[in-house]
Amino acid sequence: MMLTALNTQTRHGEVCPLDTTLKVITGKWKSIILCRLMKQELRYSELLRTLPGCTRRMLSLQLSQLEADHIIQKEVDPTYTPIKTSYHLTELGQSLVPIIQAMDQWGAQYIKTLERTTD
Amino acid sequence: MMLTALNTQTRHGEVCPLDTTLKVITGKWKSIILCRLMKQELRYSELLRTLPGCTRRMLSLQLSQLEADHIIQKEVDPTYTPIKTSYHLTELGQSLVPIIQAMDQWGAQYIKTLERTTD
DNA sequence: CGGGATCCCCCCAGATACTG
DNA sequence: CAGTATCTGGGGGGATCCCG
Repeated sequence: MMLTALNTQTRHGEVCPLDTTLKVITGKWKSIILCRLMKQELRYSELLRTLPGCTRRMLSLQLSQLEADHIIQKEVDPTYTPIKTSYHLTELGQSLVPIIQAMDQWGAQYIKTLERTTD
Repeated sequence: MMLTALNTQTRHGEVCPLDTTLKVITGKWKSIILCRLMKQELRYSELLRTLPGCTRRMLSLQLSQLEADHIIQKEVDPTYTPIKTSYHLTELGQSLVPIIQAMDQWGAQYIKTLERTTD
């Protein structure tokens, strides 16, 4: 599994770490997956249940990309039957939490500001 | 011109300001446009010149979305001929700068970490 | 100079079925 | 339970042309 984030970091003809960060967290379900895993480790089916509208295919894709980028880690417990897999943030993923929280707060303030000015 | 950011904030069936923020800055050229405009006001053609690979169509699209979301402001100077337009960050756009810088720093650290661990 | 309109192609993601 | 394989369509974005 290749890293997905570093491949296109020079898309604009120059190194841009901001783009690397965006590539890591941008994806139809990545941000909300990260929100879930910030709070607790979760199993595949648990994640699926808390993501209404997300197909198994998409969940697999998003999870595998986050894992390839070393943001989350997958744990398979072979003692369970049927199989049990769970996902949790890596240390690198944990380091992203403050950024995510800052973006969440900015978004909330942004929404409030626009509600005042556009009504 | 409609806001682009607020329309899908409940995509997952719940309000998620993080997604609003991501929607504002995610786009094929938005992040690098913001990087440019953080430093100085620029004209359409100046922006285009510093974005190798970006077509005029895409530049127009990305700029109009950023403007619709009140992140940048467009200024048309009618005294010039031919027409002269320039773009600069709004106050709301300025408030995004610390987030962008934090994401840029995280990305740089991320790249360094992965270079150590994957080599 | 700073765009908009149109055509067209390719890729992303949904639907569905299959598997260890 | 936790995925993968295949098919298919709809939309994003490139190329091109037009306009005030």
